[in-house]
Amino acid sequence: MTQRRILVTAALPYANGDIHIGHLVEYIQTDIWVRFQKLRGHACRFFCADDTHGTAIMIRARQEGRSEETLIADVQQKHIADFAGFNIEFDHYGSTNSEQNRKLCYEIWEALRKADLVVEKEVTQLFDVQENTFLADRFVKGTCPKCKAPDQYGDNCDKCGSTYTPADLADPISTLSNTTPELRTASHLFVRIEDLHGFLDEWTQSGAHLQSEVANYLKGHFLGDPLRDWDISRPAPYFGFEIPDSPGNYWYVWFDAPIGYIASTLEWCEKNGEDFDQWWKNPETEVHHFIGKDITYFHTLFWPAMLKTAGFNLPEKVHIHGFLTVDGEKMSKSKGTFVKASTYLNHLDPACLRYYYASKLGPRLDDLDLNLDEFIQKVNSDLVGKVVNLASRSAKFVANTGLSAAYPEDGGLFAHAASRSDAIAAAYEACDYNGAMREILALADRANKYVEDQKPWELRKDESRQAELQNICSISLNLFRQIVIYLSPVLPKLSDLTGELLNDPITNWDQAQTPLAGTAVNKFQHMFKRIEEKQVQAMTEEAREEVEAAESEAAASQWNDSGAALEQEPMSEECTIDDFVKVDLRVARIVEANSVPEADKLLQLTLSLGGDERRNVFAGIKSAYDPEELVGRLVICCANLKPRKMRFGTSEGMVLASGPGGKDVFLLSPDEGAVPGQRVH
RNA sequence: GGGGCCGUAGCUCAAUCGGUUAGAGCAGCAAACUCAUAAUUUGUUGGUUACAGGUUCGAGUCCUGUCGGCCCUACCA
Repeated sequence: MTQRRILVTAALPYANGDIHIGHLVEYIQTDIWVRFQKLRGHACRFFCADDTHGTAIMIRARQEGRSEETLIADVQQKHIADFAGFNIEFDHYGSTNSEQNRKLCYEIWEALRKADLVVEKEVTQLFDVQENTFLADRFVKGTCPKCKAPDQYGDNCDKCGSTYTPADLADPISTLSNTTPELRTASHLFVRIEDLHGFLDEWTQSGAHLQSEVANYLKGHFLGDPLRDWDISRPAPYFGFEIPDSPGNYWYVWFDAPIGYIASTLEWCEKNGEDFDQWWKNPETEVHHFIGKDITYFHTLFWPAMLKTAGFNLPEKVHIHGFLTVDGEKMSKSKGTFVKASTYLNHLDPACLRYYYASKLGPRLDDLDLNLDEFIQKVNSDLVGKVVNLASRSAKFVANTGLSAAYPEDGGLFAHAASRSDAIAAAYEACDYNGAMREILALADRANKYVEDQKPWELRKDESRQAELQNICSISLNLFRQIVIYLSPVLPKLSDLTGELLNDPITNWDQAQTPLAGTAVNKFQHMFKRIEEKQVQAMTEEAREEVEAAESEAAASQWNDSGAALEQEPMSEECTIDDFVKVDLRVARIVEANSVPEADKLLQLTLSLGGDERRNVFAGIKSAYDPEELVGRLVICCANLKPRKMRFGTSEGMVLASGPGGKDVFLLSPDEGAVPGQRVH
């Protein structure tokens, strides 16, 4: 087999949050593929980096009162630790905020300029004056201009479905600062990607660069029409790289992020004395990207266009996978299925998740479901029950004698498993890990049946048949080793332990072709721990608690409340303490609540102030509360208000509430422990 | 609103170009065995291929529609 030079990347995780089990689908998938290629003897290198630029990082750094650089350095350390914990082995893990990346961005940028693909256009956007930043649509909320529904996002209305721009909103509010943004115009730089339309038609539709469903998606959705110019710059302030020939403008994060793949390679080359051009400017080198389906667009249109223009290698293949669901649903914070990598590692062996994902992953972009019951059952049954069982049921019988001097007659079992090598390798190569796992587990089934038929436990009792026993165990252990070799891209730790047990490290795929004979066998010790249901429960429990803790922390830090309410209803004149004590506020219990049919806004409430003291009160809260939900609750009322005759009866007080009206009426409640009749001081 | 992908056994998935009686694994049920981490082995139940039409000698597969799920997008595409 000729040695291939293969450069592999996984998507760059954003430096704004922790790695969770959803991210890990991709990194595990990629790591398995890389380990497989290395095991096959190819020159394969795996590069990744943190994606560090953009508005979100800038805002978060501000909120946390530190520099972007400190923030992203912290997050990068966490990411690296999480990946290491899952045995995900990068050849280099960089950052998009590096000098190498800046340099490469400029190189590609110059190429785009040279090809005359860059144009300048005016873009008008809302601007948050307090936060000093332009606002993407999703950072603006306001009242729908058509149906007047409040609290709608900047691009469309949930209620009536109409679309508009954020500037059309009746009263736009920045979700960052809760202030009213203003309209500002800035000039942006665009890449005229339509010039490369012909190239993209060909690249996406021909060959095996993309999965067929992806090629269809692009053809139907983008390539049928002229491609729109790509807005590639953001005006200051923006955390990123300033565009050298356009001061005050920064490259949009999606420009410099994929270039991070190249920059990470360059950093590695500089560290290891490798020739960069061999990796990115040599058509013999295969570049493989692994990404999730959400970022298809960037990687299959703009990215090849950028690479093509700048003269870098085009991707040999973009491997696109689906999303993770847990127990059939999106990861849920409240159900504890939003599990961070570090939380998982507190309770479970990374190998379990690696194996489970492998057994589920196919070459297509279907979503992958982590069914927690199946996870426990499948990992235990396959890995402990079938695979490791082969070693644990035979190793101790040959611990003293070692393996038979010559590999014994096994009825063709080893040869059969050896002959499956190509099929299993083809499945790995095609990212059909699910198929590979099935194929491998079928070998384990055969091997277990062999042991069962040979009944070593009977031979053990017969002094005269010890040689036979040694042969059977030699066969069983060799079949086990063969299976572990095939599994080693998925289970590197098991692979290492097997190498130790049999005194022969697993380093190459083709070791599965030759059985070991006449070698010593070490004392068997557990290679894999069975998953206990309670470990999984403890993990989801911890995930739930983390989310709660994070939420209360977030709530506490979000005290940058808007001044809108105060503006709406300005402060009254000063009053004295004597004025204040004139108003007798009391805790009261609503003992009865009725709708007043003739009134649009009123509910009739009967309040108890304790004992026999009752008040009949009409409250203008009909639009916000149902009578049934009010009965029994405590409220605050003004108890010495002069009774007022109304059309429906006499109102003998007033319940206290805030809010502008309509749905937004909020009754005041005392804290736990207050009892009706108590005065509010 | 526009578009994409998907729907096969309780669960997770196969099924070549449209080709015979739709297959596996796990779970379930029954049994055997006891070396092994309550592991293993044998047997077995289970499907109107979401639904309704159509094309065809023949449809899980192709076409149309309906329902359901997931996702992308709506001038940052």
